[in-house]
Amino acid sequence: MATAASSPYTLLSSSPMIHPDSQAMQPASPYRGHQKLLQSDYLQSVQSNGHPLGHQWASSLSEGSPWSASMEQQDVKPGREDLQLGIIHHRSPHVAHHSPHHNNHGNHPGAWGTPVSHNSSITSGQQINIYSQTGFTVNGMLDHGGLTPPPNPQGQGMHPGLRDTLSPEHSDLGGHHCHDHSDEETPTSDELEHFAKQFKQRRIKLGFTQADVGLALGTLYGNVFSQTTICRFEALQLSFKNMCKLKPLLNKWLEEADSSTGSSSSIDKIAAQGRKRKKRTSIEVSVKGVLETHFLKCPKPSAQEITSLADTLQLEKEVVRVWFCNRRQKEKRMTPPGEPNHLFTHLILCYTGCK
DNA sequence: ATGCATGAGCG
DNA sequence: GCTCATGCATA
Repeated sequence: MATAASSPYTLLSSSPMIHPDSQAMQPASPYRGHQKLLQSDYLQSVQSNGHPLGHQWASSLSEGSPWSASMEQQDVKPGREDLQLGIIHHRSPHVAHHSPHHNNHGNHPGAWGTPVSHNSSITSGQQINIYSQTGFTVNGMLDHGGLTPPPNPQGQGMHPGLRDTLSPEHSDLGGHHCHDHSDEETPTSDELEHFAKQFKQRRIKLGFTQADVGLALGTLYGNVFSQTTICRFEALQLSFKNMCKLKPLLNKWLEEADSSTGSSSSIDKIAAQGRKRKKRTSIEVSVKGVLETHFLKCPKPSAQEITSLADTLQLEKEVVRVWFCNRRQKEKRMTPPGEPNHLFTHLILCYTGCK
């Protein structure tokens, strides 16, 4: 009985027991325009979402954020990032001649098409691989006490198969890209896509699970990631910026895993944190439908609207609020859930009359 | 694989 | 209260 009284959740916000390093690091770089936004990308991104649900309310909406078509809305937040990110975009992003797109929601200015053009001062003065010294890293990744990852069949050099290089500004568009794993430059969406694909492939080949990778990253770089994050990376379900941030780390991991196949050391597991978490609310399909409908009309309802909506749907206001937040966030992901369909269906109904 | 949730940082 | 990164819990 002496348990949670008023606040069942968030009892202890204990700090993660990971390294003193921060757990979040972001390149304080306002990545803006995309190097290449070709229609192919665009078409590929836009699609009717692939919700397994019979309902297709969601499909009408462009869940697929055309990240290839500029999805810049992120601003620089020099605050949480203190880690090392090799992402230095020293080249000016240029948005292709393609029109920045007509995004669906004409109402919010901060949507995908807002080229934020502030110069970023590269604040990260640290290097990415401070620990990447072999010998140190090795023990950080292999944790297969029972199964021995099969030696990789092919000793391929896994560079991101940057095959696009269409960026006019790129200097490496001759055919040879000299950067193998030095992901210091902002990768193009194509590169990311390719990398993610390769990464997954190799990861599986090496016998690691997404969770393994997440833990290994923690040991290697001090930043633990969950299976979820790795999964989303592979599925391109993270924001472009986030993808850029993780890519170097995963690339490092790949290299390490690749070179040290066989040797296995145990890695410590991260202890579960004691934070109480609210039980996941399961929203009924029908209710979701209503929410979707509202979302289409107004992605950013006011507090009052949320309240009334919550009231109508008999949901906690907070649940509704979070739902909208997550919905918006989903919109911004690189690849919408359900695979990029090349269906260039509807143009979405944008309705700017939402308050 | 993904839905709902948490929390930092920001305005 | 929002965005954004991230993850627990679950389908």
